[in-house]
Amino acid sequence: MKAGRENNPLKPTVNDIARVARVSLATVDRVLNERPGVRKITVEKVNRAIADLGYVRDTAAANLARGRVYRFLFILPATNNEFLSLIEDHIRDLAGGMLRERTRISHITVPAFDPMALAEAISAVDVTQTDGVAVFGPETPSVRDSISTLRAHGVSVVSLVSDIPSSERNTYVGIDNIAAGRTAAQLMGRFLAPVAGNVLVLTGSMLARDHLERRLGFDEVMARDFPHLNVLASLEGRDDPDLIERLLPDTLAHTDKVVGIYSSAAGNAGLIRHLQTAGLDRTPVIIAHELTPLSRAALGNGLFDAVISQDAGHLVRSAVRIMRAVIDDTPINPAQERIRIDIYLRENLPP
Amino acid sequence: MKAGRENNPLKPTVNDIARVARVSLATVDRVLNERPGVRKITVEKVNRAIADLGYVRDTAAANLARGRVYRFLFILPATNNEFLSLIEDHIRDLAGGMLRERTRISHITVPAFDPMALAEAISAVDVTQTDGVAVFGPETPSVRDSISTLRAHGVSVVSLVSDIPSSERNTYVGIDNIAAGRTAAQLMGRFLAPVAGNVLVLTGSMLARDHLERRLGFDEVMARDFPHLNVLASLEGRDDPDLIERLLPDTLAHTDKVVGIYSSAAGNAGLIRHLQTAGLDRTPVIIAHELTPLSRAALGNGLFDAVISQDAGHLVRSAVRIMRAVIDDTPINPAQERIRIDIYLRENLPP
DNA sequence: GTGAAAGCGCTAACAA
DNA sequence: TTGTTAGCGCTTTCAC
Repeated sequence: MKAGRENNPLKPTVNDIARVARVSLATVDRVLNERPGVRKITVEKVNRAIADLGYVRDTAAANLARGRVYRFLFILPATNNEFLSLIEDHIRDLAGGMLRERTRISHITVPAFDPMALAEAISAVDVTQTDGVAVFGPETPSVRDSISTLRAHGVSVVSLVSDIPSSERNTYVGIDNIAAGRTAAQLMGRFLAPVAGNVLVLTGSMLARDHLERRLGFDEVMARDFPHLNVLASLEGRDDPDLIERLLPDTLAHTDKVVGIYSSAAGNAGLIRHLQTAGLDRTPVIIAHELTPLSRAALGNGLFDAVISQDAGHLVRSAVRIMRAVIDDTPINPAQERIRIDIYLRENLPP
Repeated sequence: MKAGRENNPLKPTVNDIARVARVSLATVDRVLNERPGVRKITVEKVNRAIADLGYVRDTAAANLARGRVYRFLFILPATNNEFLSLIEDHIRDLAGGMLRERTRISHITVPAFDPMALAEAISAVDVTQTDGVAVFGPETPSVRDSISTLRAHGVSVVSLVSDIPSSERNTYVGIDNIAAGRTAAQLMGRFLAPVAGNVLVLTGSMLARDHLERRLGFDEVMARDFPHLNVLASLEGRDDPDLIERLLPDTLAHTDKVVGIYSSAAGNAGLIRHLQTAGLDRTPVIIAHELTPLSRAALGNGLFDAVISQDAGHLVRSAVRIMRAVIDDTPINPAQERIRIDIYLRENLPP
């Protein structure tokens, strides 16, 4: 394409600052990076020049000079479900493209809902070879402590999908799960319209903060806005499709008038398989989580009425951007990093 | 934060290629940039080295050396509505941050729904000072032609919010508006549940492709899935709150049993003002477009039942990323650039 | 046709 | 405490 070289009012560079402040490049660099060993008076001189010239640092040039390489690690639960596969796919995809931006991304998995295994994995991270870690897992004291250690060694940490607010993680990357549960409840109530009856909630594990939060939000709105609907105790599926498929028949057999099902965690495959083989007398309104090939198909053929989702690609990209920003001590754009609570109906499925 | 300098299997550079191919840096550069004046046999030698080493070019370094500056222009309709304000805000925000990435972003406005004015504005673009243009406006032959001229001069062009597929624009950045209309219809139908009656559609202009597409999708799903609801002819509000407020009373007075309103374009302020002052005997289900302070409030107090939206920040960022990718002839990530059809209910409003 | 060398904006040894 | 200098990966004169 076209040319487009510099021409306009030139952007000031470190050289300009050095000239104006009557110091050397090295000193400018020290001030810019807040390195010690510069007299206060000199710092002020330089800062004044920076302000006067309206200098903005060229990060690309800085990174080039530094020879900086970012090394990030994702630690994910080893569950056999589509959402995790999606996340792993996106990590692999992004890893390929980010190489050209001097960023190496890898991931490991640890047994799901196993705080000790997770804590050990976090503790086992080689802090000399890792700049940032993204953790998707339960919130327990051991996990919290291992995160503290990581942070103490200068590794940036983000919690992914399920927050660990009690820890010293730098940020949480994921949706507001209470709001997600509330959203599910609102859809459930409105779609059910005047119908009354029981609503079954499938959850993953009581250990998972995201699952608990969804349930919390769901119950709250159901109780407030739709008192004619009765929400049953949760069925814990541990995000495992096979387990869910085994548990469901019994539960459904012992409950009458199930007019709605809120599948609030992963493992939709089990729910779908059960519904397709067993069949129910009358199809309940079903709201599920996470847009995956299976839930997509279920939405398409009318088995699911709505899917609440979070964009796996966005999660991964956001985690990486944030880990980088933390390390570089560079500002982040909150609007860009906010993970939205996506609602998918049959008609707004992405191509 | 921590160190993190290079250490692992080094990424090959132009120097490595030069060494392996036994040529000079300049020759490697000529081949890399497909510049003429290199013997075929030499080109092959270099390309083999590139392939053997698995070389990937460091764009940041390349741009630094080139002194490249990207200059982008947004051309927007001059309408007095919140959605446009949002877009302008995001352009300003992004412009600030992108300066450090050698990217200058500006924007101008032209009279809305005025194809000639738009075509003139596009033709008036200084192609020697502009690398990319994002156009938000109607699709007409004159607009199409002016876009062709721009492209012929090596300027990359994206259509924004409303596509101009007949033109030679490089890409469209925005939602699938047919799908958006279908989504609105599905929500309308399900929220109205067993109720029958008339549904009023507020649109912007017959000139606007996005508005036409939304109407198309809406009608299709309403007719197919909710035949007990009768969709009325569109009311053209030209995205102008004041005009909408003036037109509404008459229309509503002459139609009975309006059980739903689909506000498919911009200018919600007018609709809201009318409803709040006039008040209706029974509140219809209202589905509107674009999440803005006003529609947000309307969702919060129950006036609106759902809002279909597209993220203005995402639109702007995506347009810029794509214009850059086109100029650099660099790949884009379709998943990241896809603008989602967001559905907002009272419960999933962003903070 | 090809190469040597300077330089983009910034950082980091090493000297002074 | 401050400055000199080389160099990151790539492009670009200007010679040969």
